[in-house]
Amino acid sequence: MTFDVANRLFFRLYQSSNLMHKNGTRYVSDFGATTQQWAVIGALARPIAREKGMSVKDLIEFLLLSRQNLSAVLDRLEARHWVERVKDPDDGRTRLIRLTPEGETQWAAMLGPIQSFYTEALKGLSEEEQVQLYRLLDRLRDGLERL
Amino acid sequence: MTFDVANRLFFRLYQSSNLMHKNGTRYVSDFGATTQQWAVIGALARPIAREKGMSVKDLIEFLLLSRQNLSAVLDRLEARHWVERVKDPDDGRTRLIRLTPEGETQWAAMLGPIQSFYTEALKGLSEEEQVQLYRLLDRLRDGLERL
DNA sequence: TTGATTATATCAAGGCATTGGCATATCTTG
DNA sequence: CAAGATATGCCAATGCCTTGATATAATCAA
Repeated sequence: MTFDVANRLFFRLYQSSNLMHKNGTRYVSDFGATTQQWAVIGALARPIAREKGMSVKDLIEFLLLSRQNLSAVLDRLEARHWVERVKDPDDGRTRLIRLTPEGETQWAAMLGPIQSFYTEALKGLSEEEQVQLYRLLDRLRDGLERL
Repeated sequence: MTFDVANRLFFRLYQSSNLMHKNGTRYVSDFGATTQQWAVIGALARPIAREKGMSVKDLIEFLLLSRQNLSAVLDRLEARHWVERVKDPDDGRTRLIRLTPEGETQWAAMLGPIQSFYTEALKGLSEEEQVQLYRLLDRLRDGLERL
């Protein structure tokens, strides 16, 4: 492992992440949303999650953030009636987080700007390079998770 | 551009960045530091910056964050006497940010844990893949910057 | 049933990140 | 010299992120 290479790698990650949040949030600011909320809603909008919803625990493991942090994001989304917390009939301890009809509508409307963001941001990378990048990020995430 | 590929890419970026900050900060927590402070100090510790220091403007452009945010990070570092703000003799408006001797000492001591963090986190990636990854991140950052 | 575990919620403190606006000092330009 | 641009600092509001501690309810196991 070369220090310099690793240093550049994590520094680029730092820069890219900051820019993703800053500019990504601009793309969905008409909805009063942020990139983090977009990540949560995106998770809940997946076919698998849309049926039953996702427990807080599942969301935490999926998004890789703390319970207290997710809770705050969910509070803001709940206040806007985009998501709801319902009791899991199979386990009284669990709360299932689900998109409300309003949330589904907002998500559908956000897909346009999100698509634009993706297209603009990835202009410099071919489809093949994009796949390469997300696979490398997959392995980086796995490495970081094991720490 | 495939929506799904882009979506995975940015989601991995989000996850990796969160993990980098969470676990990276653990590696330097003995010093009471964070990954962001480590980024700032790392920038100031470069040979180019060590001579004259860096202006706030330069640091902002290098780290890609807002003036107000950087200012707060610098305030915390200054309070611990790791950095100092000195007037630029060539331009009275400019403040040059420099590592203090104390800051240099701390940085030197942090290099061990940082090296460990890099090694552990990048275990799953070959040197070649690490280079590939940081180059792709370079292009991603450039794309994000132009938005 | 009692006791331990699990899932969630809440409170608190601290740090990082953004935007927007206002103020001050300095340099540059006309 | 006056006007405009530049560099920085400060205030405020908002949201995201962490750790740590405490509390409550429900499930599971001895």
